[in-house]
Amino acid sequence: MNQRITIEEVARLAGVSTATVSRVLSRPEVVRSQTREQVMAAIAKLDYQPDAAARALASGRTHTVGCVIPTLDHAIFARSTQAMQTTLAQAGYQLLVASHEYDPVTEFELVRALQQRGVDALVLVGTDHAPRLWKALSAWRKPTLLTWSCDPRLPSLGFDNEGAAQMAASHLLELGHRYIGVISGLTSHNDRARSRIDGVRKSLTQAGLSLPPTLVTEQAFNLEGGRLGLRKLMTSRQKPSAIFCGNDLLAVGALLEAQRMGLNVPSDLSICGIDNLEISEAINPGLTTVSLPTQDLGRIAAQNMLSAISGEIIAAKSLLPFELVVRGSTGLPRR
Amino acid sequence: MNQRITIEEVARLAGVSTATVSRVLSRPEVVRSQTREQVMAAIAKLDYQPDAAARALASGRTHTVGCVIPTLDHAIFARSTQAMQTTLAQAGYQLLVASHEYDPVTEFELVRALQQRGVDALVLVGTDHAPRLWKALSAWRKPTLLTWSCDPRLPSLGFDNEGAAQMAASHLLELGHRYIGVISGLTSHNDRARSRIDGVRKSLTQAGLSLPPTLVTEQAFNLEGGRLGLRKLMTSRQKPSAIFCGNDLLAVGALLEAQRMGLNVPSDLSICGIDNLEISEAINPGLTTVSLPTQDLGRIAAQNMLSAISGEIIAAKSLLPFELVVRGSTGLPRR
DNA sequence: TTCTAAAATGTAAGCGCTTGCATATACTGT
DNA sequence: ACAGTATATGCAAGCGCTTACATTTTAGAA
Repeated sequence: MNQRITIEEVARLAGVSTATVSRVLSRPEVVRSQTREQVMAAIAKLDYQPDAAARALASGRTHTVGCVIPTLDHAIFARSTQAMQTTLAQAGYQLLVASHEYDPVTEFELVRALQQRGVDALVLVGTDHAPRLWKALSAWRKPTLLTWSCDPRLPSLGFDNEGAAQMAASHLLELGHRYIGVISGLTSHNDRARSRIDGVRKSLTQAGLSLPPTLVTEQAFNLEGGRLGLRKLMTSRQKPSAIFCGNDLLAVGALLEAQRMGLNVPSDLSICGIDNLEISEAINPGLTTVSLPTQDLGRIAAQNMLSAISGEIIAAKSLLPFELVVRGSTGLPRR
Repeated sequence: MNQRITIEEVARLAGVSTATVSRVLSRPEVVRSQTREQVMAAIAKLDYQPDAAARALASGRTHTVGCVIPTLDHAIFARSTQAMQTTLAQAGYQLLVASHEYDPVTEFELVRALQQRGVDALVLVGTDHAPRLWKALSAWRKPTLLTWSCDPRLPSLGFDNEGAAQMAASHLLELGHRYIGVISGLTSHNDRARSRIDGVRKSLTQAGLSLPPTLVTEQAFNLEGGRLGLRKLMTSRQKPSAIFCGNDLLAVGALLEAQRMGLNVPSDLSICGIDNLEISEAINPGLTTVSLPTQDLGRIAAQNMLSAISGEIIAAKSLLPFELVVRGSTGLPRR
């Protein structure tokens, strides 16, 4: 960096030592107020900006939290990430986001890259990670948090994904549906998707029903996936009267495709999802879904990491609440 | 960082000096292959991870690009940001994303924070920035890029937002619409939104028509904004037969709300937007829109910055192409 | 006023790496 | 075999800051 202003010049102008300037920056309360003001005046006058790399090297702290998510291009991660970002920024921390597009090798590399960058804490999504990633995490001596789902190996802040799916499935069962199809996201490297299928299966079993493989399809996590999934399920011999989707993106895709096929939702087909995105409410009919407080997830994750960085012990596991939001996309099955 | 492995230990194990290890890391081609392999073996054996802060301090380069966007919680920025991220990652660079929620003060602070962190380049969105931000940018000696729209003050990579809006408006005019409403995003601190309104106005003027204030409404950039905007416009004395929306989120919101009001799209009301999101194609009827190559925007922005970092001169201004995508949401006006 | 403890400030040794320059080693042509 | 040159490596001085520890100043008590 070209003739950058250094702490030394500030010290000279303020007539103090560099140590004092440094203290004004990081622990202003230990500096006499008169001195502090001289220093701050010098900082302002020179428009001094401390060099983060030098601070990091000398102090071992970067004031940065790393976050590795499957993808940015998905409303739901965007929302929680946004909340994390905002919360951290308020505390003077910066969020370093990286996404791996559901590829565990990339995920591992990203974690390593963030560790090299010296992030003060790390936030990951889910519990499906490569073994060497778990190893890299446990060798690391800084706060780490799993989000969205929980695992005993690390502090976690998540949802009971299985429970959420059960809640949705029970709703469909209570309406009287007996043939329930499932459009899931891709389950490989995605424990949330698997848990949600498990939840549906559990509910069905409890009701004395089963979930035949022909009524389950795995699709990419986007609208197109929902549309493909719907077409697939509607060609099966025993057509479902209701469909549970692993998330709202899939559900909205399925709903729109059903309408294109001339089906009436919900009288011909009930559809429900999980997430409660903005579109879920706006679409016609409104999508019945399980609402997850993703914004809270992001905010609390950030707060947890800030606490952990300052040495506090954080909860090993905490689950966020969720609730069923019944809208127009689910109804009684045609008899 | 606890007893972290340092370059010194690697050097000792490999039987070379730290300088050689450093060279293996940054310019392997200048090291004899035999030596290089010894060093790499030592690195692998010790699982050595270089300290990014130390590298940054010593070299003045962080291998990080900063990006300041209005919000992450918006499909369209997510997509371009994602593309930047991926492109940079392939080159061993990391993207540091920050969002300011359309607040110019926050934006300024974020830029400063990124500059302190020593990012090697900076990518901003749009041309509406606080004066002191422009100052901070010009005092900075590293590559900077404006995206989405262009400004002579800095290298820019964007769209002709006015032209895109004109393209959409012309389409509506050609269909025979004479009363065209506009649902715009909030225009303060948002040159894109303003340019798009200007584009519509220009088209109307060329056709001998005008855009009365009662047919323009500004709304937040989300589905809800589109819905509110539609309701507002449909209560005006002279109801529009077509509506141009500043982006697809607003357009989808407007479309869904129109349907809720019992209007048939397009026979009662034509709607078109700008962006071409995934939902625009999936919704019924499909949304007529101007498709913007946002993914290309992100990718090319990243490539530009990588070139600029390595000393190449980049184009002062380049515009990305766009095209009208006509779907079912626009049609002839009712006569 | 003098002594003592507490508070404020200064001194200087690193943090882990890069890189210009010096030195050593490996090639080339004769 | 022997310069002479090109290539490979080592040496050591920082990069800009933080922070123990030492020193000085201030405040409080006697």
